[in-house]
Order: sequence, then structure tokens, then C-alpha cells
Amino acid sequence: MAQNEDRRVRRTKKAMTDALAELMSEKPLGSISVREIAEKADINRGTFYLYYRDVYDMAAQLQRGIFEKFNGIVEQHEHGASSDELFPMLVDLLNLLSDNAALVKVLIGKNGDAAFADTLKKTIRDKCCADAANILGIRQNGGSDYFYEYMISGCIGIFTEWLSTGMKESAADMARLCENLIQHGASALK
Amino acid sequence: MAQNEDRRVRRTKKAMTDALAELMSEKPLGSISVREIAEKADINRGTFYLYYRDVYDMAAQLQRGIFEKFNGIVEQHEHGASSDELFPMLVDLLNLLSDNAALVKVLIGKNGDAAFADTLKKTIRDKCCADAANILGIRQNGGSDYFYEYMISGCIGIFTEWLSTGMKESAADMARLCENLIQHGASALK
DNA sequence: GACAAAGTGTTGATTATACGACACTATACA
DNA sequence: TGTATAGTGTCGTATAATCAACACTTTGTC
Repeated sequence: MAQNEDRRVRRTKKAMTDALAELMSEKPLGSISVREIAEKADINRGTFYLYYRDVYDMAAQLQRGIFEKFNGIVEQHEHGASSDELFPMLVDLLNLLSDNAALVKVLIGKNGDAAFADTLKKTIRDKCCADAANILGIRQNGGSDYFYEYMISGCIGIFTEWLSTGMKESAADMARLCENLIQHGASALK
Repeated sequence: MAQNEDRRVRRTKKAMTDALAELMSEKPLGSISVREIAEKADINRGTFYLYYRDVYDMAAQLQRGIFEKFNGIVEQHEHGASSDELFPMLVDLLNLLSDNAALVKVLIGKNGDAAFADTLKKTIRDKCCADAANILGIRQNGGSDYFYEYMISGCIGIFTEWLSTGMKESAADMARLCENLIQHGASALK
């Protein structure tokens, strides 16, 4: 679907996305104009309106797109709940983040959308924790909520650091690291 | 002329040029295919043929383009042969090089076109040296040929180093450096 | 409060590029 | 030697993106 888009569409959207990410790293969304995005992306201003209604719509669509891909990856790994499944899923998720590094970095960061970080947390909790719990063999009880919170925030912290230092490690290396931390933490609860 | 080209044309040509430069840094021109250029530039292969007949034609056109701009700059500064004119001309020339850094770097380098470096030398000698001599007040005699050779090769060496280390100094700084070296050298001949 | 400057959506016509297919021609290699 | 694989030019058709212009609205400033 996203793959068989016309080359020109992919290029234009990427240019606009990169431009928005760059501008968001400088100032809040509310003071970014369509004109600025078009100029930085080196596209005609009119072209912007072929895809987005305004700047807010653009930001919203981009966020939605990321979460859709995120969910897609999780669903794809949902079958086969063995602990062998955690690692490949983490790899795919980390690759998703790095494919959208410029945008994600800025969405999480200072001028970012607080709702993004929040939705990210919620998504991880809803989509991943049930699986992870099964996989890791954690008892599902009230007490482990703290563990979830710890695990999620910890992973997001790792992701943020990884993105902001230029992703020097491979996605697989990072996945291994996360997996280890999660499993050692989980073993404390058993 | 180059300025009021359609945005799309500028982008496409730039993408192709960058792709060619990158490929030339890996292997000789003769083993680079149109298909490879198109793939790396992320354009349709057919689009290549809208602008170039084949890979050699492309390389030739790009070189010609650079020399045309080079000559344009020299001609533009030809009037007013005071020594105040050397510095601004150097700045413009250095900016030309940095605007085409990827390409120029590779044309001068290992897999580059030996003819390019040669033509560059000749162009500098023909176009610049008469002016420079006037400006610097050098006697025009046989003996100063060595000085020209020294000056030209020296400057090209500086340019190469500047380009290959990522152009951290401004064009103006480099122009000042070249100017100083030239003038000190020239003073030895007076 | 008025005026300039910058931004907004939208339009119609034009053009550059994409795509997929074609019939070829090298190149390689079993 | 023959057969597969990759590359070459060149189409027709479709469409994304451009440009220039428009009539607004917002923002900031004297």
C-alpha cells in the first residue's frame, strides 16, 4: 500500500515530513506555516494541499501513520507467543522507529506533541504487554503494573537515546539489549 | 537560465548528479550503468534519457557545465583589474566548487576523469593568469611560467583538500588564504 | 484604525516524471 | 555453445507536481 505509491508521492511526502520535523525541532507546531514547510521541502505550496488540510492535519496524519505501522508489526508477531517471538518483534519495531527517526525524535522531544509520547506508552502497554507477559511467564496480577510501567518507560528512554545519538548500534543490537533488560526484570517477579 | 528551470528539473538533475558522483567514487565511469544511476537517484530509468544520451554524455555535460560557470565567473570579474578584484573572484569560484562538491571531488579523485583536472588547470591558466598578472603587477616573461604552474597546482591542491575535508572553512576564508599565498609568491618575482 | 506584509486556500493550464512494456544487445557462465 | 541475466533505448498513457494568479484573512506596526 505504502510500497506501491508513485515514486513522486513518496518523495514529496518525505520532503514535507523532513521539513516539518526540522521545523518542529526549532519551534512549536502552532507557529509553523504551510509556506515554511513548502519552502524547506522545496515543493510548491499548492502541492501541500494535495495531501494535507493544514499543518495540524499533517502532524496528526503522520502520527496516525506511525501508530498504524506500529500496530501492524505487533499484530504480525501476535501469533506464536513463544519467547522466540519477542526478539524479532523488537527488531521490527526498532526499524520502524529508525525509518522515521527525524519525525519520532522530534515528536518525543521538547517541542513535540505530548499526546504522542502518551499514545506511544498506551499502545505499547495495550498491544505488547499481554503478549510479553505470556511470553515471559509473568503472573498477571495488580502488582505487576509497576513492572509494566517500569519496562515501558525504560524502553522508551532507550529508544530516545538511541535515536538522538544517531542510531550507531544496529536495530538487532538494541533489540537484544531491551530483551535482556526486560527478561531480567521479569525474572524478579516470578 | 539554470535558476528559472522548473523545480522538478533541478531536483531530478541533482539526484542524478549525486548518484553519479557516488558511483564514481566506487568504480570507473565505464562500469556504471544507466540503471544503477536511476536506482540510486530514485528516478525512473526513462527519465534519464530525457536529459542524457548515455553515461558518458552525462559526465561530459556535467563537466562542461562546471567549466561554463567557471568561465562565467571569471568574465564577470574581468572588468576592473584592480587587486581588489582578485578576492571576490576567488570567493565566487570557491563557492562554485562547493556547490558542486560531490561531483568535483570525484572528478579530481582516483576514479575521476584525468581530462577534468587537466582542463581545470588550463582554464585557470588561460582565464585567470593574465588577469592575476595584471592585478599583481608581475612582469610577463618566460621566467614566470614556473610561477604560474606553482600557483595553479598549489591552489588546486588547496581546493582538493578543502573539499575532501568537508569544507569546514568558509569560502571567504579560503579565498583569503589563497590570495595571501599568491601575493607572497608573486612578490618574489617583482 | 489603517496600512503593509505575510499567510491561506483554491483554481486552470502546463509540464515533468512515472510506469510498464517492448524489441533489442551485451555479458556471463554451465 | 547455448541459455540465462542484466542492460539498453524508446514508446504511449497516466498523473503528480509546477507555476502564476486569485480573492481572501491574519498579523504586526506606525
